[in-house]
Amino acid sequence: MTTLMDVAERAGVSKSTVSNVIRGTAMVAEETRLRVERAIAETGYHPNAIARSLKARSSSTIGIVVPDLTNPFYAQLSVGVERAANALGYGVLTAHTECLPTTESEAARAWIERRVDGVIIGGMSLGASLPKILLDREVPVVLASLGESDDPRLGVIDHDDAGAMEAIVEHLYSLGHRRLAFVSDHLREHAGERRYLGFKKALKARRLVPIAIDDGATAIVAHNDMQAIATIDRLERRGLKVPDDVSVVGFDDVPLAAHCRIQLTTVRSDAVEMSRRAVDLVVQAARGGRHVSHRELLDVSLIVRSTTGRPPQ
Amino acid sequence: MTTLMDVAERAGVSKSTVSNVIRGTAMVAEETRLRVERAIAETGYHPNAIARSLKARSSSTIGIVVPDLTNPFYAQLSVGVERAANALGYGVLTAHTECLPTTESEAARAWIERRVDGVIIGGMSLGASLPKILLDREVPVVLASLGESDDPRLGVIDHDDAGAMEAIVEHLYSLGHRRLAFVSDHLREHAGERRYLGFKKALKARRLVPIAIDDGATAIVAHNDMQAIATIDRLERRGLKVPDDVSVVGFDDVPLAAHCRIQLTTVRSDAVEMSRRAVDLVVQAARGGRHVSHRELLDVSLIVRSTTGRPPQ
DNA sequence: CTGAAAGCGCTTACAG
DNA sequence: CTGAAAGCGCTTACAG
Repeated sequence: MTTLMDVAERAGVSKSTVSNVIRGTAMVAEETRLRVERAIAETGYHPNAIARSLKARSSSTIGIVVPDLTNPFYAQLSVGVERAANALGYGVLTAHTECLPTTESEAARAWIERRVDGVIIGGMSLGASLPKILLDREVPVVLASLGESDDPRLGVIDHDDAGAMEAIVEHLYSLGHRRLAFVSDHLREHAGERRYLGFKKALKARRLVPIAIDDGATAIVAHNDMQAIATIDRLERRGLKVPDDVSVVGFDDVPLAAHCRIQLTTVRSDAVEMSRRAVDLVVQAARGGRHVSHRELLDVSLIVRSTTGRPPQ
Repeated sequence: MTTLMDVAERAGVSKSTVSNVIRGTAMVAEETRLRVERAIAETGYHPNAIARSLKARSSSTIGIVVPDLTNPFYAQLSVGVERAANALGYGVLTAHTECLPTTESEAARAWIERRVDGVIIGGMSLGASLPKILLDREVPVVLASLGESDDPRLGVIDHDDAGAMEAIVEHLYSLGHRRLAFVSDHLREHAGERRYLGFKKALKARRLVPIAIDDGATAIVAHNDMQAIATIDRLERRGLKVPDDVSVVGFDDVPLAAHCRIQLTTVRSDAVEMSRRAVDLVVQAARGGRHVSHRELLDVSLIVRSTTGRPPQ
């Protein structure tokens, strides 16, 4: 690998001067600059980001934790984060934790050693220690799509889950459903809990309570689209028909939800916008040397398709 | 951030000694070791991986390029790579290129600057310069799931595409199909090309040639499951029935393929095994300071479900 | 406008 | 068994 020094020797100048032309920050004589640029081109020199990071005490990388990349919502979140981060000159280190506490702490340790500048959490176990570990070391953290938190140092960017649940329940209620169940994702108890709370609240406003899924529910609200799609599979393999026997609602509006064989009624969330905002927040905080401490709710809208209908007589 | 020096001062020893106990590689007196360990615990010290990397001239990270994370096959590949890499102490830097040449070169530049120890390519544009750029800088590269290459320095780990296509065509042929078409993914021309070649060869052995998809094909072979599922959508929106009017075959056996509303006939590939092998190869090569130069084919098997049947009369 | 020097936080012979 | 010193490849005041 060629180094700054190699370029300097070739151009017959000092390391400082080469550094100055590369970063374009100090005054360099036109003629010197040209000589250095030629030397760079001839040697195919690329600055060593590691050395730069050491000096800068900043790795220019952020971490992201996603519970399950196989869920298109997280896939989109992940792609969005990577794009937004790259655009700002940051790399992203991913951890697929499946909300396993040990994997979470492993990731935290690796990230601390690698001195990530910030972390975006797309999902974690209930009561995870991950955020605190990071925050205590002055690493800014934002929770994407997983609700609020008691720690004021945390940034939060989320969907309006309560509003979404109200819209879903209203839709179902007006179709005549009175026996509603909720399927939650064992993986992500954190946010699952939140949507369930919104669901219960919306039911309560109508003097209803959630019932168990096998207890004659005529409508099932799932924590997300992939859960909803899996629920349809489970139901129909048992001989029930969706929506004739049971209505099913998802959350996220993943691309597949619009497929003609699925036609899932769901709530549209914007993973790309969410990731853009999350990266923005975390990078701003990192640059400012502070925590994020900012809370933001993204709008969300109900998309009615063909997995919801009137309850059977 | 506390440094080695802080720990050394606290323990009343030199930096060298602290380094020695941390790496456990040199002889250290029991009593000294205890003192140092206590100091580490008290300060919550974590070694700075950046400084270590600079010294070691190795970043302990690998890059992976995935065209489209929304495709569960790539999602699984990506998860697999990350897990396998983490287990070996490597971090992974992801690039979602969508097979865009400019994004590919951007990723190459970023990776070179960050001095990745190796790169795994899950998809790239046809004739991409990415591999050569990396190889020329002594970065080992393995192509996962995208066929061979003319560059002998490249590692290759792939499915037996030709064998798979032969099995698919045989299945369709024996059902009575004679008018077969292939849908290719514009994103991944590289591997798309390869499977298409295998498809053509299998047809040729039966004295058939591929026909255009809208030219009365009774069976459509897709480059992958997501393509197949999208094809079913397109067909059925036009009023055609799968498999009654047209049979459809995928490739990968993503989880969704088994869904009761999809029941896709497909070929099972093992993304996890593939990623494990790819990481292994690239890490071995990196440690040995050489290129991968190894080619390997993974077995694959046909899974017949309900999107294939006899052609209409 | 240019260069010598110090320093980022480690590791690694080497001397003692 | 322990520590002083050099060095990984940069950046950044600072002197000239």
